[in-house]
Amino acid sequence: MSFKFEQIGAHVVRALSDEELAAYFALRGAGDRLQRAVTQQLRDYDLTEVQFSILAQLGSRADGIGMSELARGLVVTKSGLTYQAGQLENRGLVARRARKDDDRAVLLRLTPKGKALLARVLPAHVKLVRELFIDRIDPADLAVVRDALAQVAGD
Amino acid sequence: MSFKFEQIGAHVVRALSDEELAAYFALRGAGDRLQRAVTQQLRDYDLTEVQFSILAQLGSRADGIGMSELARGLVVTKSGLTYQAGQLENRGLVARRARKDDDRAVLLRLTPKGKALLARVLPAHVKLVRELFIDRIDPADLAVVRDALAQVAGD
DNA sequence: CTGCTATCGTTCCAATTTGAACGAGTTTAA
DNA sequence: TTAAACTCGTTCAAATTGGAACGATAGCAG
Repeated sequence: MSFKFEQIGAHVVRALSDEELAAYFALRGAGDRLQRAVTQQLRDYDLTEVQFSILAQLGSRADGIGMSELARGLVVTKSGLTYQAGQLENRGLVARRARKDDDRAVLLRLTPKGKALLARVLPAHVKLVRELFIDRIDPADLAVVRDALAQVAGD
Repeated sequence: MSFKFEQIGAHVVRALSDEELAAYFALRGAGDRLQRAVTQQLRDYDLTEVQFSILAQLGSRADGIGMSELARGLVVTKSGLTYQAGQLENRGLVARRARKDDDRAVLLRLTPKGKALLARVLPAHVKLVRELFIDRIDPADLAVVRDALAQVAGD
């Protein structure tokens, strides 16, 4: 267990202990690992991760989602979303529709074709998440992991 | 607690329970959160996350690292690394050197200037990781989280 | 109503990323 | 030794991304 100190300017920063460092690396590692696997799997469906995330979000909101709200939810800029929404629209997977109460806003929603594709992809995705994530964690520990990570994810 | 089943082709995939889903979202959320914060902080040093990762890796290996090995470790393609190594080289932060035993290989390593920059960035990075990750987890749970995520990250 | 400010989604451009193809050097096995 | 297969890092073109600027609309305060 190391407790190195690093003097920089007026600040003293306690270095991460071995366990803390290991936890940090594990988090990054787990994220990378999962992302790599998901990315590769999605290739079978000609989808990028961003595109899949868009479809998945839309899948749980039949009434559609505005571009800005969607961009905030996913980790993408608005312009990036505009681009990807265009890609998906060209493939007939999503559609833009105007909004009654706000003339600036655009609601993005799944087309039937988009729904169909999502219905095919989702099971494979769930299976992968199980194999790589859920099944590797002792069920007794899952709640602890969930709560801990939720703390990190939360505000 | 939901236990939906989805029939797709010949496969039956058990849907994720609420807790499993929450754990999955928490993992993604935590990763995104951390990445966003780190990216923003690194902007103060004119570094992208990839560039910082390169410097950090090189920091722990004074003898240098080959491009392919480095690309594998980080989650980047070889061509992406070639580009970023070029950027860092232009700024005098890293240097390429030939390798004795293999004429194809190139060893990337930190210059003194690169070491100096890393020494300035690292404490701030550690501080951020503490605030956003370590300090948000009950110390008693840290080992559980570490082990669980290590299982996910591992082969 | 009338500015003033905030938000919407898009466009444009520059930076980055990827994947395929490549020349060069290395390793393997006959 | 030699041919085939593999690995090295780079180059190139195409796809994607982020950020600033923009026109248009909403919301708010006076």
